[in-house]
Amino acid sequence: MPPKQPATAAESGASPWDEAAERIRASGFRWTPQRRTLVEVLRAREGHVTATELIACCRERDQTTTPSTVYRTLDLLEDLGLVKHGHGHDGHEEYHILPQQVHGHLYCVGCGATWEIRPETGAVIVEALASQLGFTVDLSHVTISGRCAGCHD
Amino acid sequence: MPPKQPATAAESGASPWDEAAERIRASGFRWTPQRRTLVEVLRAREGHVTATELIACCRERDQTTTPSTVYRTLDLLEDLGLVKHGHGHDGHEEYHILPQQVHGHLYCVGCGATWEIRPETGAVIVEALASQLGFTVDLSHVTISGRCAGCHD
DNA sequence: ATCGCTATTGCAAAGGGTTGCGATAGCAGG
DNA sequence: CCTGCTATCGCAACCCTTTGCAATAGCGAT
Repeated sequence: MPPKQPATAAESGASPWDEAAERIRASGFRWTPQRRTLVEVLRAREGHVTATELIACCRERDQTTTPSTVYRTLDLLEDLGLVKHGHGHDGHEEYHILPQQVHGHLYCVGCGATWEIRPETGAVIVEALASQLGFTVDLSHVTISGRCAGCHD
Repeated sequence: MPPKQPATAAESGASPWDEAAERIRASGFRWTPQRRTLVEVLRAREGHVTATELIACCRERDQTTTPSTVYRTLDLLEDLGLVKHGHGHDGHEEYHILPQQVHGHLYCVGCGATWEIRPETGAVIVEALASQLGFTVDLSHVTISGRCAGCHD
């Protein structure tokens, strides 16, 4: 009996990246080797990556990779919703890969660790700004600094 | 009858900047013309400033101002608590002048405006991270992005 | 007033990120 | 398969910020 349906996209091997080429072309853009390289790199990773890391990974696959092209392709992928950019604690670019659940980040100035803000916790923050100011927060863009439980002076 | 006591530091003309030179020297650092220039610029402003603006203002008073010196002096002033740095929505450096009450910032991606997060609102956020994760937030370092009440699609 | 110690400066270079522009190359159509 | 339109590329230049280093100059002591 062959498997009817894969339980999840991950198990089936199918991923949003498979559609990337199609979606790009469907939007009137072109499917180029440079974009292919970046998509392959992104497909192999998850979570967060800095732009610098991505450029390095692309260069492993293609020595001729240029930063400007990577940044421009990332902008395009962001328009398609495949990545989302934000700023780390030091202000550098950071990309969320396949942002299924929006989440923010915490950075501990004591130990340098980072955590994702859990949905429940994020909700409280979003809620507070929404009800008090009518402001709709995009938590994912930001890294909040502070000290974690283990680093209090 | 001479005035007994000024009602506030602001009315008396006294300001934390008056002590800047003293405090710098008391800490074993030197009071240089370059530092004097930056302190004068900061004394004349309030709220937030970008590093680039500060450099421009310093150069108005002293054509020979160098960026690296301004950045280094800002670091020093931050150690003394006279300014506090953070990152704007685009990741660029921003300085809070005389941070008496710690506050974060909101940036609207719709209209580009920024607001300070009021203490009550900030408290909710700080509280949420503290009670749920034991994380002590430094709100002042961050600019949170989103859409304000007037910019909802 | 001079001396010496060393904090500070200015420069130059480097890294991250963005942008304008001429040359290249997708891709739709013939 | 060839052609042409134009999206995309790679380059060079620029802005912001940081850092190493040699030269300068505070400032406390003589």
